[in-house]
Amino acid sequence: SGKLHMGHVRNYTIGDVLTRHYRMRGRNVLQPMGWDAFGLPAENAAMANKVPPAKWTRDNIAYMKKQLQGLGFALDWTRELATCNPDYYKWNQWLFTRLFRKGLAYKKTGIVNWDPVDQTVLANEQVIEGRGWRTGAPVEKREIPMYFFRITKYAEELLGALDGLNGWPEQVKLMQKNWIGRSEGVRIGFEYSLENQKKILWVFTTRADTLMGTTFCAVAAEHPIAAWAAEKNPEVKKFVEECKRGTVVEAELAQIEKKGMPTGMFCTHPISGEEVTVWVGNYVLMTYGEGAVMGVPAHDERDFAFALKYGLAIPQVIDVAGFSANEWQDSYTDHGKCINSGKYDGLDFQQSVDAIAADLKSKSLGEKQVQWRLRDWGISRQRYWGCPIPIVHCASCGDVPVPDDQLPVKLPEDLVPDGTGNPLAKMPAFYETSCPSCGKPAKRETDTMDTFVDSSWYFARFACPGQDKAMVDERAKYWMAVDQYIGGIEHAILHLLYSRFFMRAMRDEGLLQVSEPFTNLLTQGMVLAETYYRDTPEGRREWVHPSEVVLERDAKGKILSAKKKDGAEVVFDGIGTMSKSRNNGVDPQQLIEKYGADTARLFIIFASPPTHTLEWSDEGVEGSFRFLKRLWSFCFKFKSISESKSENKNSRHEIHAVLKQANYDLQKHQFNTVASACMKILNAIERLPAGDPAAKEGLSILVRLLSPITPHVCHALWRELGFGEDVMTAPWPEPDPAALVQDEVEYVVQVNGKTRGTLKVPQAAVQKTMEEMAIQAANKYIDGKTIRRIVIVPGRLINIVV
RNA sequence: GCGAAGGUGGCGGAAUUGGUAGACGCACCAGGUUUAGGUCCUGGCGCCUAACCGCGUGUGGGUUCGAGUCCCACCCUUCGCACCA
Repeated sequence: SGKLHMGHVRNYTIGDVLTRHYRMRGRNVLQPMGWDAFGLPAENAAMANKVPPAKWTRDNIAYMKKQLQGLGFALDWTRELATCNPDYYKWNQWLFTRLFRKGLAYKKTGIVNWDPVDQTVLANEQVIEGRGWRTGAPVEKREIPMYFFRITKYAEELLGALDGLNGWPEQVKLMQKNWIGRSEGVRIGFEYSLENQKKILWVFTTRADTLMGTTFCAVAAEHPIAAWAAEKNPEVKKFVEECKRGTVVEAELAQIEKKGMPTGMFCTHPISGEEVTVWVGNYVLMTYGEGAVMGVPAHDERDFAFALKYGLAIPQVIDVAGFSANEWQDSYTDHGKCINSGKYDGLDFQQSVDAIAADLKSKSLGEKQVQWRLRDWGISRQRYWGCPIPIVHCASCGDVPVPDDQLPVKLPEDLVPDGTGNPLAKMPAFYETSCPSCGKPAKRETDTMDTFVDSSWYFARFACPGQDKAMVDERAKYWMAVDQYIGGIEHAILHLLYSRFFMRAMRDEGLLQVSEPFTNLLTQGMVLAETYYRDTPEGRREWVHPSEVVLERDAKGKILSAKKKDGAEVVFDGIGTMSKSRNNGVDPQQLIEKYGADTARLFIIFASPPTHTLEWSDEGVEGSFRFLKRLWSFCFKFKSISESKSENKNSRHEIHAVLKQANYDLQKHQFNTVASACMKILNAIERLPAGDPAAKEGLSILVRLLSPITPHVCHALWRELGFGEDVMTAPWPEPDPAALVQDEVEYVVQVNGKTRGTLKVPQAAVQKTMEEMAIQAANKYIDGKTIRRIVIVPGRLINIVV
């Protein structure tokens, strides 16, 4: 993207802390780095600056590599890769041809956003309020041929294997489970006749028990019945076209007003034989199930709203104590016993579904079915800066995959896209070719692959640097799976699911032995910043950088007004991810230049636990800087003080107790409290009397504990203090059990759960002694009342209940 | 709209299993060092209060000797929703 942003610094610092910590514990840790370099940002920058994406990208890589090296990450640069290099993307293409031959990659039509002015396909991000971002023209939907990966073939496995991913956060597994979306239901057929031919309208439902409450069916705008009705009725045609014009984004689709129109078609209820009207509805998704639904207003939320709007009947078929359908404010969607359902009356959910499915089956009008929410992965992009899809279209042979000896299909690197059409499709030198199969003139595919393909297997490639004969080799066996993956929570579904699919596809090609790419997953929280904009007199929206904004707040800290430094009013648009488009990114470079890499690393680790969302503010950075300065000068002062012989057990206790907690926190990946622990140890050492030998031991612990976070300072101090040459080869510090033992334990004394003081109790004290001591200590608060009970929590507290 | 997570002082956050709420740091206040500012050092710092008491972890209710932590209802914020990656 150009420069490192705070999210990068956070991500790689977390990874580096883990890496250095495990290396000190003796593990062989591979920490690689590479560049996910294809994609839209490079094309946009290229258009803005009139520079080919290739040059822009490689310049950025050079700059960002310097930044990473400056931050001191312990990376193995001999394994560096970039997805835009032919020696990498060749293997995307090679695998694609394998999957294509197996039918795991295939062609069908897909729906895209079409900008009619620029004559180009737009990404969802480039559609703003239904209009093209550059032209402002209303965006249309278009159906075009595309290639898909058959990820649905692995749906069952991808779902089932989640249970075994013990190193993944529950949150992510749950999101993936819901995304894959297995649901058990019944496929139901409603017969209708079209031009004297008997046809069946198929719907899928998880609520077959409510079948007898069906008052209508609704089909998607893309459904054949909608097309038929549009041809007959200009009103329907208008409506269908309106539906097709709308958004392809599901989040928006789910929030638009539910509208529908009767198609004039009627079908037959498969059980009652009654006539059911068929509507076309803008809320029915062609991509899920059969592209048609049965409408049961009383027991489905959307159907209820739909029936109210169009005055359809709302017959109740599930028993609800004390209610009847015509009094309802809302649908009743819980399970219950069937009523008003003829022979199914009195059956519960499972019984009625079983009975209805059996009856439908005997009529060949339905059966039980498992339905998935997961759809196949469309990978075709009508864009330039990506991996070319290795297919040749031949008039006689059809779609022919490019043979291995002609791979890679190289992307020309000197193009500057202009935002119209697909650049490769305007380049005869690229697309004119001959058929690999019959040799006749043929046309090369000009679409490129979704960049998620590039990022679905790169980690395996890191294991095999220099390998130009294969996608991966034997070395992947040693390193794969990735023991610890670190990524933003925004990747919880797509990237992680695609990678899981790719590992299985590669496994089934005999390339890998593992099925899961990532054994342990740490989902890093997003780095957020405030966003501000103002609409200019010319009607453009200008995003104002937070550093340019002056705020006025009320006593409670609420924003009263926001102004640009030049006085112009700006609008506060909430807190969101740092992004170029909203101009709220914070460049870490200034931080690094002012304070140094170690302070930047310490600060970002100390600011919050890795998994937390982090609202950016550099207010506390001085504290991290101050701590490193204090540590540094203390160490140099310390060198000149001679050690006394007096051993003091108590002075060691605090340091070792803090170390014990820090090691536990490291295990939990709670690195912010590890940084706190380092500060606590320095505070403890500073309190020691001059010459106490615990100080030297404490410093040895502190420098090692801190070294994964601030390696440069710790490396220097380790040598300066004479502990050794290289702190990274030192053993990881462990607490001394002897130092952890204490003669007295401090107890909290409570009366009725309210804290009334503390009490030092000898380690060996018996229960009765403790009770007596506590009663005496809290005598004032007991105030002569009867003691009903005394609760003692060993090592913690004594609660006197009166 | 649906799915997932979060909400603790002025701020970032801490509090293995239900057991002293606010560790550590920022900001702020007072004092010291300094020609001054900065740096540095010492002390204070949830709210109310002279002090004790009391109140306090988004809101309302519940379980418990004891709730930030468990249960129910609600509010707000963030992430994802298949072409940003």
